[in-house]
Amino acid sequence: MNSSRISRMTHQRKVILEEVRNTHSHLSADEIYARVRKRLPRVSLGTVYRNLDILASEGFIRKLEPGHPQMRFDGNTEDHYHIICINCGNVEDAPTAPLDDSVEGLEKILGNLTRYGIFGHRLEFIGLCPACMEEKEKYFDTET
Amino acid sequence: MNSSRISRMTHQRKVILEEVRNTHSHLSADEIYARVRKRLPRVSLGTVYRNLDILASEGFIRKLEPGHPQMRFDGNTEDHYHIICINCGNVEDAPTAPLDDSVEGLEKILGNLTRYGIFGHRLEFIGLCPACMEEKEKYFDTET
DNA sequence: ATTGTTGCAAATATTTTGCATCAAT
DNA sequence: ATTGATGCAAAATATTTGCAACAAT
Repeated sequence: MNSSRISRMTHQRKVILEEVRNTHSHLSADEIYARVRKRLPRVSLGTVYRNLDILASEGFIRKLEPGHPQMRFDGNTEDHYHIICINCGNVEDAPTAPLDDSVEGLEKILGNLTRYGIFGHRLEFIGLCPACMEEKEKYFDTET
Repeated sequence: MNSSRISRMTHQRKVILEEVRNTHSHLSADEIYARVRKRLPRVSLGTVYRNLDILASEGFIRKLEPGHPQMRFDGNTEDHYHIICINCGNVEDAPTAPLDDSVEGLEKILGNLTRYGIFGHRLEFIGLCPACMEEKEKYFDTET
């Protein structure tokens, strides 16, 4: 593991981190901004976005819908899964059959545990596409 | 099933549908727009967005990253899954342990089948949150 | 001094919407 | 005639970035 923790834990960054951690409701950037501004009225939106990025890249928090904030469309309406490149946002079909057995059981259980009406699931494999793999190897080469 | 197919399969809509179907690469809206414009130079971006919505809501295509085009952040960096409300975009943790056994096997298989470097997966259960369930029941009530 | 960070504002990027016109019943 | 769809442009949303000032080595 490489410990490139170059960033400073500034007051702003700490408050942003606390606000993300102090709720289970998966806030959006503007919601975080609103909460942080209650404590630091002069904080800027740019600072919030920048710090969310930094915190995520250093593993303090996680970005949902990572990568590119852009919708994509799929002509194939059959149930199937995707592999997503975390670097370039590329999406491919995963050459795998749906896990209906194991996961549909989970859907029913969750329908009871939560008060959600659940009617499907989405499974995405996260990785680097062949092109981005090559790209990375230029930098992280030679360590068997 | 309710057959509220009120939309007309206009020429534009058909071309848009064909372009989404004629590729496996999960195009974004602007990519679809570019391709459609080669065949219908006077088509507008608005028409493309409107038709993608309609086609998705009628089941001809699928929207990936459905719902709200907004990133969300999670203070919990442990592996866990989410339930997402398709109506309001709400995200909650799924009260389920990660499926490491079954799915991590898949990750390895996919790493061989494709040339991706795979290092994780994301499983999301799709449904309606309690609030949106109630909302819907107002309309689709009384059919046991 | 150097380097990372901030606030602010401007710029991008993405998606949605109002509206007059057009097309198909 | 009525209703849904279109093109165009403007608006709304969401995110990123340039830059001068600031803070911490």
